[in-house]
Amino acid sequence: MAKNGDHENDGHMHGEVNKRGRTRRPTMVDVAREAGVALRTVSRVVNDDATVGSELAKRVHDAIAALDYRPDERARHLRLGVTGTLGAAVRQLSHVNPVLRAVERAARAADLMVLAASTEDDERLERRVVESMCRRRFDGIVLEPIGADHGYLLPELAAGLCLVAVDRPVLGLDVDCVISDNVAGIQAAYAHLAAHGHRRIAYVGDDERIFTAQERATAFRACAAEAGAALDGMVHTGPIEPARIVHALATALEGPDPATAIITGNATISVEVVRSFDDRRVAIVGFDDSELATLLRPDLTVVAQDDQAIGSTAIDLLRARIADHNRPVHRVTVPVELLARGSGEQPP
Amino acid sequence: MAKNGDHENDGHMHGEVNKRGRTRRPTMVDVAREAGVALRTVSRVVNDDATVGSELAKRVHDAIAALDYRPDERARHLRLGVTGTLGAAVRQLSHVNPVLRAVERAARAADLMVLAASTEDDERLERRVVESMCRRRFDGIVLEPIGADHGYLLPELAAGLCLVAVDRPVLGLDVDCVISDNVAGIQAAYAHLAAHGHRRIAYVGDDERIFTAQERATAFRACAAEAGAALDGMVHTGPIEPARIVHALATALEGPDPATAIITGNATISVEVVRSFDDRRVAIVGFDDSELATLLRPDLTVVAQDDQAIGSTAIDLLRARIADHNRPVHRVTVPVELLARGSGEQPP
DNA sequence: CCGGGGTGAGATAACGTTATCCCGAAAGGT
DNA sequence: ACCTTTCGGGATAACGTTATCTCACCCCGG
Repeated sequence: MAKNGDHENDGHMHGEVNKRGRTRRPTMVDVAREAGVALRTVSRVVNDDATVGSELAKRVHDAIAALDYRPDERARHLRLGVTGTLGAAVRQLSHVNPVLRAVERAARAADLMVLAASTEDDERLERRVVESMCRRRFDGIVLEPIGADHGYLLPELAAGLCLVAVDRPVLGLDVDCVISDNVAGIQAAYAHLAAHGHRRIAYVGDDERIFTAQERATAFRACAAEAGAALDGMVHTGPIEPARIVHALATALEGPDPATAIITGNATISVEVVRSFDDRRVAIVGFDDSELATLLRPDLTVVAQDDQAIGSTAIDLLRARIADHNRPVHRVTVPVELLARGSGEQPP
Repeated sequence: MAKNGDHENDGHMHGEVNKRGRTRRPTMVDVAREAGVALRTVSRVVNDDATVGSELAKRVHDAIAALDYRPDERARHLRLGVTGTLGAAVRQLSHVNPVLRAVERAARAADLMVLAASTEDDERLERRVVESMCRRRFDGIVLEPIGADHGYLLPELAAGLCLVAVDRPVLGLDVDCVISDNVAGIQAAYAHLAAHGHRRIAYVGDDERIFTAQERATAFRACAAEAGAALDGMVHTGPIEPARIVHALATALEGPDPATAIITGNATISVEVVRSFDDRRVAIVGFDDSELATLLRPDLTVVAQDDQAIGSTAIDLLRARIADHNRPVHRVTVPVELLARGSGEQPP
C-alpha cells in the first residue's frame, strides 16, 4: 500500500504526508485507484464526457467525494494551453472603479475568471504586474495604462498576448482600447454652462502628462477659443495637491474679471475643489460621476462616463481577439452623458 | 527544420504556428536548441544557478533574447508545488478598501503576488471564487467572509488551504482572522459623546445578520445599559436603504425626548445619514474613516480602523501558516482610534 | 603516473492533467 | 456461425518546467 518511503502519519487521513510535512492533495491517479478504473476514465467523468457508463461514473463520483478530490487547474491549464482567466491591471484596486466592476461582471457572464492587481500609478509596478500575468499565461489582460513607455509590451504582443486598454490608449502601440468621449464631455459641460449664461468659465484639471487630463484640457481650450473667450487665468492643470487647487481657485475667482463657473477634470479634483472652497456662488460641472455628487448642496452636475458600456465593450474586444488573434485593431469611443443636478445650473 | 507538418507561415517569425493558428510561444527546449546546450542548462540559467559557466550563460541569455523566451509559470508552479500567489476574495474590488491596499503592499514586500476578485456580497459567488482559487492552488487566500455557512471550506482546509479572514471571522470555523476592535470602538464613541454632555444617543447601523454590524450594535446596547440610558427608539439596524435611514432618523430625533447625538455603524451609513438630514444640531460620530469625513462641515468625527495593521497582520498570519500548516490558530484584534474632527464635539 | 575530489553539464524522471490511439467486447447483419 | 460495426474504456504520450542522478573532465597531491 504505502508506496513511498516515509510511512509516518498513515492513520488513514485522506492526504498522505509529503516530505515537507504538507499533506499531499489527492490526484486523478488516486481517484482512479480508489474507484478501480483507469486514469483516463476519471478525466472523462470530471469533464463529464458522455461516453462513460453511468455505473462507472457513479463509482468515480463516489471516489471523488470520498477523497475530496479537486482538480489542479495548473495542470489542466498547462495541458489545455488556455487558462480561462483574464487579468485586470488597474491603477488602484481599492478605489471606486465602476469600470472594473463592469469588467468583472461581463467576464463572469462569459465564464471567465477575472483576477485583478493594482499598478498604483507606478510604471515599474505596472510592468511587473503585466509581465507576471503574461508568465501565468492569462488568456487576456485588461489594462489601465500608465505613462508613455510601453515598449515592454511589444514582445508580449508578438508572442500572442491579448490586451485591451481602458480609459486611455497605450501610447505608441496599436492595441484595442475603449475610452470615453472626453472631447464631447468637455464640450457638453462648456455648452451647458454657456447656456446658463456663463461667459467666464475656468478649468481645473489633472496633470497633463496623463492622457485623459491632456485630452480634456485641450478640449476645454478649444471650446473657449470657439466661444471667443479669453483663457487668462482660466486653465489650471497639474498634480492633484490641495495647495495647488486652492491657488488655482484663487487665481480664477479673483481679479477684475473673475470666473463664474468651473469645470473640473476628474472626480478627485471635484472633491478637492468642493473641499477647499465654501461659498457656492460659482457654478460647477464635474467630470466623472461619484458617490459624492449627491452629497453636496446643491448636488453636483457631472459629465458621467458609461462605465457599464466601457467594461462590457472591453471584455467583448478581448474575447474577440482571443478568438482571432489577427483581427484588426478596434478603438472604441464610448459616449458620455451630462447629468444636471443643480450645481451646473446656477446663474452667474 | 520544420518539425511539424504544417509549414505555412514559416517566414521566420519567432513563434511557429500551432494547429489552431495561434503562434506557439518558445519553450526552454527551443532556447536550448538555439543556444546549443542542454535543456537543464537553460533552466539553470533562468533560475540563475551559480554552477553554470559564464560563457554558456551568455549563450543562453542571447538565445533567450533572440527568441523572446518567457518562462511558463503554469509549468513552474506545477513542478514546484507552490505558486507564489495569494488570492484576495473581497466584497467589492472596486470600492474603497484600504485593507486590500495594505494587503497588496505587504504581500509585495514579501515577494508574493496578490490576485483579487469580488464576491459582491453573494455567498454563492464567494464560494465560486474561493474554490476557483483553490483549484488554482494559490498558496493562501485572504477572505472577507460573507454569510454564515462556510462549510464548503472544510474539505479545502483539510486539504491544506491556508486562509485568513479579515474584518470578520469565519463563523463556526477555527481559522486565522484579523478584526478590528469593534467593541472598543463603540465604547470610545459613546464615551466621547457622553463626555460632551450627551445623554440621549442613538445608533443607526447595518443589518445585524452581518457580523460587524451585530457586534457593534450589541456593544452599543451594552454601553447604553451601563450608562443607565433608555433604548426606546434609539437603536436602528437593518439593510442600508435611504428610506430606512430617513425613518430611523425621524424616529430618533422626534418625540418628547429626542436624541442629541448619533453613532453610525459604518461609512456607508454615515453617508446616508448625512445625505438624508441637513440640520447639524445633532452630534455625529461615524464608524470607519472615509474620504467624505473631511468634506463635511463640520468635519466628521470617526472611529478609524487601522487598515494598515489589519492588512499587514493578515499577510503575516498567512505567511506563517504557509510556513507551518499545523501552527495554532490566531485571532488578532486590532485597536481602533477615535479621530475628533468637529461633528462629535457639538454640544447637545 | 595515477587516483580522488570537486565541478560543470547532460539524460531522464517527475508534477497532474488531457488527447490520441488502440483494443476488447457486445451487437447486428448476412 | 462469422464478419463487421460500434462503443466503452485503458495504455501512453504530450504540455513546459525543475530535480535527481550520472558522467566526463580537470586539477592536484601522493
